[in-house]
Amino acid sequence: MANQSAKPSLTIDQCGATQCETCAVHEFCVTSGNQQLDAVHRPVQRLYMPQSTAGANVFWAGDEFKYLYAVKSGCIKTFTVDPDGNEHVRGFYLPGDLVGVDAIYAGRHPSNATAVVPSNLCALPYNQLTRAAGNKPELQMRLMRHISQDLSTALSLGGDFTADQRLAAFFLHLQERELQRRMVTSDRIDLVMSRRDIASYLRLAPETVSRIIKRFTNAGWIQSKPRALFILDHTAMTQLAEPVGILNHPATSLAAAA
Amino acid sequence: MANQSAKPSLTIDQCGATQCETCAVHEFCVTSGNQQLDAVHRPVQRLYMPQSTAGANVFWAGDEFKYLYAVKSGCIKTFTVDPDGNEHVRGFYLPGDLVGVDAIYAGRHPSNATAVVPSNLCALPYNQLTRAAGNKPELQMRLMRHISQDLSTALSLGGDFTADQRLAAFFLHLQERELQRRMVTSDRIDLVMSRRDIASYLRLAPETVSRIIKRFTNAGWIQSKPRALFILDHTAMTQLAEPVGILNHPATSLAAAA
DNA sequence: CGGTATATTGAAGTCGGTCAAACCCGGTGG
DNA sequence: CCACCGGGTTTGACCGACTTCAATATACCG
Repeated sequence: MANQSAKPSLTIDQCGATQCETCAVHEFCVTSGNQQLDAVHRPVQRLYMPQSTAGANVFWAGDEFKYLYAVKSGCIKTFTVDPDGNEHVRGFYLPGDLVGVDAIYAGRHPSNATAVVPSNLCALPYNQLTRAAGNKPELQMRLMRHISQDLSTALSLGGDFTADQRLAAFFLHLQERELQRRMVTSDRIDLVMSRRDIASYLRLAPETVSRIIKRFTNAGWIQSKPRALFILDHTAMTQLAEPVGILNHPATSLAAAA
Repeated sequence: MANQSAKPSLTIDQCGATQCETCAVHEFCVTSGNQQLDAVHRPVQRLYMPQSTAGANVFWAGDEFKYLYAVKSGCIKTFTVDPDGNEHVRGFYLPGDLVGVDAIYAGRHPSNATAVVPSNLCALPYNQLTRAAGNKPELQMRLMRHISQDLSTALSLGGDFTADQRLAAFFLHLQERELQRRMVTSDRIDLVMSRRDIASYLRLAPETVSRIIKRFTNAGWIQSKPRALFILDHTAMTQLAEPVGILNHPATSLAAAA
């Protein structure tokens, strides 16, 4: 299923210092932030990865851990392939996200990472990153928060919830992340990843995802377009997703009464 | 189910500087390590928590995030309670582990934490920890690794595997963690947590856990004692757990041929 | 010893998976 | 321009892993 030789892997080049200032996710990158710490001095060397085609590989499971990858555009998925050849999607990474943090522990990447759609990445040398973090509490804080956020997400979606709950939570979580990045609110969610990948991520069959989307649509909660999705009844969706505990704005919080 | 007033919460006192040197998990604590960095200077104030009774609470979901808690002895479980009152166990923390890292992101604890058995903890003020980490690459590295390990575990066990695979992986992962702490190998696994908690953690019904344990026993792979478990056929168990990808020593790696 | 919580065992039910066929849709080439 | 592909997606019928419910057995603790 995951044929290594079939997919092109990405090359890494040192990136001109000017690139960061014009980066679309500059404000949200681990290495920068509001304080523009990096405008005067840039301790972290950024390695630019040329726009990847969909399906291009970032790293393989087992690869030595050297870089964290900041997503500038597109979408990266990480996944494992078990001995039976089944693919298990472990995460989707969107602009502003950091790919590869689960490799810090073992020093090797536990999963593969490939581009879901054409994407742009920055490779951040981990040793430089940690060294720089020593001087810059802001950077350290951001790094920690990124990892912690990944953990929160994994723990939430990894829980024992119904297929409906997980899918609703997934959609709203996507929306929420998009909303944090672009400061504008929208009911449109871009679904760049395939149904199969979504299904795998939520440990469902693709057929189940289809059926649930249909049910949500019939209920008037969402509207489904080829590679997008519109939230029509935000309240209903949020109430469904609430138990998963992945959302920051738990809607009309009923639990507030407690 | 989770009645706050029923459970005693824990008090925190500043701990004498001498306590750490005699701590059973000193070598494995985030704040220390082989290099005995802290022997001369101890920038992180440790707050000692008196031995907790089983069921005692460490923090509640929604609490402000101030401390990370290093487990000295016993076992801590973290869990959420959804609107329907269902408990979802999100993690078990054993001596040497760090409780509360999933709170870094939001600044509030997303889950509750209570002692499964009488336990000893150190409360580590997070702001002091990060400040200290700035000067001490070793500390920073350990902190990162701890969080990354949590993430790896969550992603692995959160995947789409059969009940048998997850349970086998859970047992072997427990054994492996115990093995890393005490440097001695043993086929005995202490199961301090209840079947219900194990089931919840693995998103199974307690009955299913019972049945699988029986099946493993009948197959001659394990032997089950009241609060312990013996691995009889390590190879069989490892092969079963392998796809989960949580184990560091993937046994007689068949995949190595690839 | 009771008395209660936990763990096991059995029977019946269900959510989601599997299998197979139809559909859709962008791409290719005649 | 349209026929033809080939993938992803959808839909339906059936199936099975795990759950639920209920009863029994065992461990725990004063």
